[in-house]
Amino acid sequence: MVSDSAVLLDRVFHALAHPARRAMLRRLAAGERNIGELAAPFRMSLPAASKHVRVLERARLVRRRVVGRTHVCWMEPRPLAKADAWLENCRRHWEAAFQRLDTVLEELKTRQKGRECLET
Amino acid sequence: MVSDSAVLLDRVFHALAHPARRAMLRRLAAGERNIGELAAPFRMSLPAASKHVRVLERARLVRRRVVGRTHVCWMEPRPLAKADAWLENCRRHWEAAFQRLDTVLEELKTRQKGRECLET
DNA sequence: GCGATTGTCAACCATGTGGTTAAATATTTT
DNA sequence: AAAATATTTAACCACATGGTTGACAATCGC
Repeated sequence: MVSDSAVLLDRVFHALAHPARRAMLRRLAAGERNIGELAAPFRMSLPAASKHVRVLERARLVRRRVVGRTHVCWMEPRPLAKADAWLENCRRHWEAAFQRLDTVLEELKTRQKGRECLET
Repeated sequence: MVSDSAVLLDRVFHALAHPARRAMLRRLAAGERNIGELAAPFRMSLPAASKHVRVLERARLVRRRVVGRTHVCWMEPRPLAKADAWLENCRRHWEAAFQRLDTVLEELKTRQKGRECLET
């Protein structure tokens, strides 16, 4: 399926579209944390934090292993690379279009110059 | 306000979290389009497309000018760079943590080697 | 001026999101 | 065995999203 990768991108961008989840991910980038530790910096109940972690898991940005009664989470960077690739691709296309536009404008200017020469 | 930039990031990532909006943005990366042209590739009413464009505008990814009865849209790349920067930063932190972990593992291995030497 | 074209606005609907509290589950500590 | 800890589940709430249709407004071509 082509759209399979698109669904993952949907989930990755959606996961990143909330400040709490971005903060969680940044902390996980530094090392493993359990749910309670991830929840601590926010004025937010444990169930709320748990939901955010599940959103990150659906985007495959985070995984967990259960160690006794604690759930230890860690970051998985590969989906970030996919998002990154999409952004970069979009920007590259824009820059190419901009370059083409610039060329056209430059050409118009030189044509204008030629006409001025004829007029003088 | 610190959170001002965070709100923009929220909006940018949210704008990118829908396949129709990503497709619209990619088309706009190639050049200007009006609302009807943006809606055309999808089985989607004009009002629906209009809403998507507004989401892109709130994220400052797209702007428009009204030319007669058509609304001409173009892409504004700067917020993409902000999203890009966030991703890159997150990945860099992860790589640094990974590097540290790798160093620790390497050190453990050499210590193990030393102990083996003592044992023989 | 009239009809066709381009787009918005308003109202509505189903579903999703982000949060809460209260109860249940599993594990560790005492 | 009982109490404390870490987390999930369930039920609920307010509000946002993504879509529709129908009516309205502006502009272009004849």
